[in-house]
Amino acid sequence: MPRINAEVQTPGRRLRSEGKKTAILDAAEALFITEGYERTTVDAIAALAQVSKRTLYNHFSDKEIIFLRVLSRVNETLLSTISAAIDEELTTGRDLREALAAFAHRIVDRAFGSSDYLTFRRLISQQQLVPRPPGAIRDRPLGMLEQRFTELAADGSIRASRPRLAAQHFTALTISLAQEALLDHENEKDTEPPDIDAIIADGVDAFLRAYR
Amino acid sequence: MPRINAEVQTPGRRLRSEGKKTAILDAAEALFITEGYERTTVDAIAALAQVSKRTLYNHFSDKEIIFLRVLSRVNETLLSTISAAIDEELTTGRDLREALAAFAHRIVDRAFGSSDYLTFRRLISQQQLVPRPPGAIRDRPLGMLEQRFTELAADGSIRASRPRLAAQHFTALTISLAQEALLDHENEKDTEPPDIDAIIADGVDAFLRAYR
DNA sequence: GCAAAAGTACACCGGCGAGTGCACTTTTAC
DNA sequence: GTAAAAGTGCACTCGCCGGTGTACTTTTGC
Repeated sequence: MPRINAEVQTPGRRLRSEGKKTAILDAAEALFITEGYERTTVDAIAALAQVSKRTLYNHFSDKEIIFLRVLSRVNETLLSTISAAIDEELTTGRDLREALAAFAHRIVDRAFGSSDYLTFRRLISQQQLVPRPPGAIRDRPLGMLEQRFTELAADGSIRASRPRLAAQHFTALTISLAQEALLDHENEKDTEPPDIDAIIADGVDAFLRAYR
Repeated sequence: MPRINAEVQTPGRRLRSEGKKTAILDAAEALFITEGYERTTVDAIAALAQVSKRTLYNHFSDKEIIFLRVLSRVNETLLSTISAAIDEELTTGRDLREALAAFAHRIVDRAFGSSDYLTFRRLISQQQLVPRPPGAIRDRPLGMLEQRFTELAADGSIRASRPRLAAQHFTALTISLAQEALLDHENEKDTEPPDIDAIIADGVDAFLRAYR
């Protein structure tokens, strides 16, 4: 009789190996985000992943590859976070102000502390020489939001002759400002934490004044 | 008969030394901005400044000190840039839309390519451990803009019960978006350069819809 | 002119970190 | 049980870079 959930107790060669691999990427991601690329040593990654340095090098040819893999992973989760938030928060038939605020809040929450957008930006702007991750990364999330805004404009919820612009302005007024505030607070711990709800509410407010 | 402009031809000990010092800081600034702190070697700074490494170390105790000095210099020029732009562009009795656009444009121009705001942000976000430059840096520019917006609100040019918020929103809609576009373009050279005028015009447009 | 200040050239040290080689143990598959 | 796959521990190389020591030349003040 086959064991249920066999891969948890005895992962199998493949799964076990894959587990180490993601452990390494997890560790690397955490360190890259907090320390930056240069300050992160391969030994530190291995130690945090609870893996020998040699194993690490059996999985990844060099440090740079690890960085790129982390980058694309973060990018993927970012995309799905945004996609889900759009689908689940920006539903029609809901109070628009409320929906927009909930959407922005969700992005900010998910995108900070764990990984995602801001950290992603921080990471790529650190690296100048390294082979860039395949382009159009920054473009995609905006495109998804643009699509939804087009629908909102069509049913008269907002007035936006250029939905892409509206999406950009919305993001700038809410998500970007909130993230900026969080980042500032992180840089100077002594100040009290920013009121994300207020920032977003104000941003949505201004957006709605401009776009309907 | 005393020589005119003596400090140019024969700088004098003090001035000559000071000249080398700023040459070093200039070189360091350029390299820190393009390469980041870690990737910038002290030898490279000395070479670019056309100064021997030993001279460099006669002026600055270590690399970190150089970084901090660069930071405070950049911060100073940033502040004066903004202050001047406010005074000279955001004058009363000028078409508001035009004034706002000119102001934003000036900041974006000055703040990119040479040094200033964006690069400053990039620099501090690279460094985590290094002793932070004295706080309230990010705060100041906003404060100056807030003050002007208070005046604009007082004379009825804009409707803003909270001028600081208006200043933040204005910045987000114009300057931040423009800088973001420039940064993106730098990261991916293949795309065509962003139309800064258009971005700013659209931002001012949205701002005015929301704030008057 | 001359002494001192400023700058230079260059060799050098010490540490650190990326990546490797290798002999060894553990785990998995059958 | 056994062989191979996966992982480990550790010592090692090698290049890079921050920082120093020193003997030397250039510039400046007077």
